[in-house]
Amino acid sequence: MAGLAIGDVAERTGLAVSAIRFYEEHGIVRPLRNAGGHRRYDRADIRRLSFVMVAQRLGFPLARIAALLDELPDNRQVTKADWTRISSQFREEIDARIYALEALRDKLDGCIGCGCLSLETCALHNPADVKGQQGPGPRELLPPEGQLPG
Amino acid sequence: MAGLAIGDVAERTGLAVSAIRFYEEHGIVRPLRNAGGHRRYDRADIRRLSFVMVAQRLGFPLARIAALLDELPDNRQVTKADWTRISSQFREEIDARIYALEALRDKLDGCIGCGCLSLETCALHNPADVKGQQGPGPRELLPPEGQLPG
DNA sequence: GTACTTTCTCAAGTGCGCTTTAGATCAAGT
DNA sequence: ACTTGATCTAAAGCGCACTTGAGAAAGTAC
Repeated sequence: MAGLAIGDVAERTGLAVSAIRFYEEHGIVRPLRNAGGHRRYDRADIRRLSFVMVAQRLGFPLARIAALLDELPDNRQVTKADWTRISSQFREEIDARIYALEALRDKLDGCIGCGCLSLETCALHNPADVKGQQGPGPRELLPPEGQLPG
Repeated sequence: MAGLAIGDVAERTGLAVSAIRFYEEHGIVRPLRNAGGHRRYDRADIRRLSFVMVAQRLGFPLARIAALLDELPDNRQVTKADWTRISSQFREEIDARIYALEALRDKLDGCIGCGCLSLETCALHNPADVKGQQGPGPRELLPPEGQLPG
């Protein structure tokens, strides 16, 4: 038989079969079908699914992930350079998150020193006290989650 | 009038009125009622809501946040030491996330060098290729999201 | 060829975190 | 007093990321 069955892919990736079908609905993979109508996957599909798993841990919404994957050539014969390109976007995203968390930690350090979380002047919740400038929730310490720079 | 109306709290915190009521259903705040049945909030409630906003940005699920807040004395007259205690739990959580992201970044650096995201031997998606050990998705690089240490 | 497992499709359900809608009541300004 | 705006409750809806269920067809092992 040519290609892997969905169960094999599930086993290799650790995803549930239902999740893999769900991802297909969202254009993340486009497996071929065999004579009986069963999906057949190749190695490129496993790569795409692995990519999804990594990206999701970074907090990217599925739609964004699908968009990133759409930038890949033809779904088949993706080059090393293609992956490298989107990998480095990941790198930037991770750096941004680390930076944001460090900023949050620094503010929190000040707060721990002064019991500050209980004061309205605290830098940690103060941004929110400047009157819901841009919708619910403070927005400056962590990025809007899932927006890739560029 | 004694206490703030829900709209005032919304304005001061940046939360939607509906969100504040929703949080009440989940035991995060327990405002008093005036003669006409309208909610009346005090400063302690604003602190609790600010806490929720900070904690949510850290990815804590609401249920966990509510549990943390339940550890506070009586909802009224919370001491500086109380906030300090849970603030330092935050600090630990943030440190853990930074550490996890740095580990992820290091692995990704290797991957960018070798176009590795496209190889099944890649450290980044390999954990998933060790056969769905513990449910869907790789679990080692980032913490299970929202579990406080201790 | 029979039994068992896997896969198929399609629809509906789940959990989280809220928002929206509807109709009624309360509060505040003039 | 009257009007306008805020708040009330209860129920339903939403977006995301899936899972579950039902019934049928396909694959595989003996």
